[in-house]
Amino acid sequence: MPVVTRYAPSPTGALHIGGARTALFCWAYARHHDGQFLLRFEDTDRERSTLESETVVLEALRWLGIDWDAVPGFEDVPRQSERGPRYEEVLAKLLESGAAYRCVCDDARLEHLRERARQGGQAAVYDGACRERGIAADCAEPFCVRLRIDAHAPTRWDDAIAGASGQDASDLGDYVVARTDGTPIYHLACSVDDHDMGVTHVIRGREHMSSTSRQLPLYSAMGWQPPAFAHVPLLVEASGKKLSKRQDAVSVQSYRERGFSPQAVLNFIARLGWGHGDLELFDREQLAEVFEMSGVGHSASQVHEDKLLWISQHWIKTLPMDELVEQLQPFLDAEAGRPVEDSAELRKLLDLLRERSKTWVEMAAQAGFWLRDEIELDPKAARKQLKAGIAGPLGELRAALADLTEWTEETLDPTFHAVAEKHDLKLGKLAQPVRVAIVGVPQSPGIFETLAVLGKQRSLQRIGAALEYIAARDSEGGD
RNA sequence: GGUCCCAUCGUCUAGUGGCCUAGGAUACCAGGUUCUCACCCUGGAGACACGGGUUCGACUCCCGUUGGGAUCACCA
Repeated sequence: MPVVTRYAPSPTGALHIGGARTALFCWAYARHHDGQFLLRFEDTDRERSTLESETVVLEALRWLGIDWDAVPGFEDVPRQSERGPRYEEVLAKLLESGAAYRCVCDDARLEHLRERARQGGQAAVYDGACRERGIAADCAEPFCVRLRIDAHAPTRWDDAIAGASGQDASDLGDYVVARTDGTPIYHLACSVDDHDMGVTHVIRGREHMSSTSRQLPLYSAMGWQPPAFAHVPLLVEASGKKLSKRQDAVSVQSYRERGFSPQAVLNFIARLGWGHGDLELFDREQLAEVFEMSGVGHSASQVHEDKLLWISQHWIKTLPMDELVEQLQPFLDAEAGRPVEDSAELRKLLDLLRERSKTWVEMAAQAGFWLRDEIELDPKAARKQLKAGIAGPLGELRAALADLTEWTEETLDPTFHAVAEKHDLKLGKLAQPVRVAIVGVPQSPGIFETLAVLGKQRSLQRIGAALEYIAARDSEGGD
């Protein structure tokens, strides 16, 4: 039987990396087995579900490169809100067979029940008061529908990650499957959907563990073969707390905005709670190739971004230039304050910067000296490197550079060395002031490469400006 | 409170009843390389939560303790 997995988010906000990771595992498992990966929106919570959120979730998945298959019979990603009739149908069958029954217990009684159970140190489960009352559909009182969970109901399963799982049926109680208004509760909708969509492997977060105990009897009541279950351990914050608080900071969108490539984010989240020997760096396809459920760990993982930064740098270093430019473009535009045109020169610069950037944001910032015509000197660096003593050699260097007819690393190099030697300076003593002059800060790619890519005119102009800076400072008495 | 789950370097993880005084990665520190930064290279420090068992032998199995977490809705 071909593998079918699904990711079924509630469209109530951004897709955070915990959800993205679950989706990724579902995707990888399906792809590994040449199966199908489906999507569905669990939007039965009408209050919180929004269309906008659906778009955000889909966009995040797309960005990560997690592609999904179409669900037969649906043009779009299925929504639970559109499947009401089907749930009613199942509900009717459940009622008819006696697997479910109508319950007229009101909130007050239920609350009382819970309180008493808690006081007595017992599990707060429904006492089954309406179980044998045979309440009919034409009952005058408002009623909900509960699933009958007998002592022998199947509530245990062999989890693909957690192993033997489940709890006693007696700890569950007859839970509600349909509200007073007739709408289905999650467990019903979810089970029916998974069954109808032909899902063979439900891979979901650990927080759904007890849902499974409840859903299994439902499958049994309908005479359906339940899917295999795999519950993925949670992701927690660096503080060890649940991942929901700073949700915006850990949303896929946030990582995107902070300048991480989808490759890096995917690589990073896959390694959170999953491992394959010593494999650290891999792309989507490689992941699908080696992904096994047995590689998923049993304990929660903390989201520390140290490793993400390293992974991100790796991808920036190795991405094909075309893709690099494509991903970097928005950050470049933002840095420049205008649309930046692609060019051979730009690409030369980016090749120099890609070795020393951990994010697109960082890379764009480092490109700032090239993107702008005017630069600002970092005060501290200027004070340190642009001192009176260097004015002479720097002036001479500028003159020598001005005489160059060819402006390449090969012509720049000997020019520098000649001036440095003449003044008995180490290359660094000359290179650093020049670096600060043309870049503004004391770090950049190699000085010759940087000059070459900046161009003769702008380089000479900036060195000239630096000389003026020194002169101005000198006349003020310097420090 | 009931039920259930988890526990290896700061972090992500590998691992097996003896080959592990525990491997990789990252982060950190120190060197090297270099015109700076980064990359890269070399080295360093750093963990089996605790206590009982079982066993010839446990990080690995069992029990308890502690710590963390999930869930117990007419939310999903």
